Amino acid sequence: MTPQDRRDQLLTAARAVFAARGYHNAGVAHIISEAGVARGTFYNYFESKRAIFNEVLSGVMIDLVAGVQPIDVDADIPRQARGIVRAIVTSALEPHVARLLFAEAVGVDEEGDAALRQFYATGLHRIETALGVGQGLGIIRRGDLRLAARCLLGMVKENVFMAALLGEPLDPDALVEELYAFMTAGLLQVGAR
Amino acid sequence: MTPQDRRDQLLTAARAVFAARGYHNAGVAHIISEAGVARGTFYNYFESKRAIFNEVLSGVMIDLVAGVQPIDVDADIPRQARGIVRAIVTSALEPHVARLLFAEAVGVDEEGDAALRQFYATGLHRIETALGVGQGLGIIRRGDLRLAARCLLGMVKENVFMAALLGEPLDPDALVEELYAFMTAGLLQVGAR
DNA sequence: TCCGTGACTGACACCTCAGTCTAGTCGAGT
DNA sequence: ACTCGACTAGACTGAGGTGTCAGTCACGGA
Repeated sequence: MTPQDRRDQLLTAARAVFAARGYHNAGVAHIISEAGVARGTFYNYFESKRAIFNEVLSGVMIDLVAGVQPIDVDADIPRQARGIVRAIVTSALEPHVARLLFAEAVGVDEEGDAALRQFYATGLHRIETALGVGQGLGIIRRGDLRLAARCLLGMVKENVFMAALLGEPLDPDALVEELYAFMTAGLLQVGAR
Repeated sequence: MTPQDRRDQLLTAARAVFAARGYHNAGVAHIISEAGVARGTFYNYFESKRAIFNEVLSGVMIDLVAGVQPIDVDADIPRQARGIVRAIVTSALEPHVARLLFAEAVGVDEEGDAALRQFYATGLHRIETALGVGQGLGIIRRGDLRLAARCLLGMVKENVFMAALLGEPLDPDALVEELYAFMTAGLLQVGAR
């Protein structure tokens, strides 16, 4: 087994353990037992528990962002929007992701919080930019884009988070449809405003 | 100082400490130092660190739910909806609440998770019921109410959470307006579906 | 066959922290 | 002056967990 394989093996084990138990309730003991490796070996590959958690987390973040492609304004925009939402939803539904990112990552330490802020900042900035483009094209209504971007993110996060918390399955297609309906029509139909 | 006052004093201190440091990084030492009370006194009033955390948390939950009134279908519904949203937003913006409820409360232990599930379940059920009533009246479009309720909750949570994470101020009125616009019009205006 | 090398092992030193416990202080009531 | 109960200060215990280090072991080359 090459050193790289070992690293990957430990990272995989750690991801599973952190997702199942959370950062604080997971010990190095759990990780090495999951990986079938001795304590010393762990510290040959990672400086500390926090170090491996950081790597796990950035891996999760990369996976999550991977599905988000910039929008091509000349192609079918609604279709692309659906595609992006579906990509985010499906990768966030990966059993590890939701809990790690939405709950465990917060407040581990200052450095971790900074990484988290960075992650959300870039993600939200992308959404905001996409909305801005849409506004320029006249297909997105006027309004505070920063807030709107957070609303969008929140709708996705909450549904994924609830599914994770309740341990119940979530149909990505149904969620995508609901989100899409929300985006196109809102909820209220008459007497509004 | 009456026993009740002491309890309240400890609860207040604990709320501040847990909100500032998170559950795992807060120690009983922090709480008693914040309250200006000796260690033994703490254990005269609370069985354990977890016990006081549970009380803090349920207090937060109660505060949050307090502003949510059932909707009177004969009165101005949009106005009531705004009122409810504003109530939730403002109490969630209380510095303690966001972090405690959205991050720290998850995964402390099984019992805590159960309480959290219960809390979200009742909250979401209320929203869902309200939406169902609206659907009956024909002012809420058709769709999966369960998902829609979570979307609404998520929009609020995400904005409050981000404001807390970034430490930036959040104008409740602006958020209420944005949410309301979202509910009435969505985001996309043309070429949808 | 015998090293040299480096990955791997696991016992353990060490720390943190929740919760217990004791000795002593303080003030109010009698 | 005495009692009594709440409070303080802080030492202590034990559980639980991180990170270390001296030593084992497998393997490839001389």
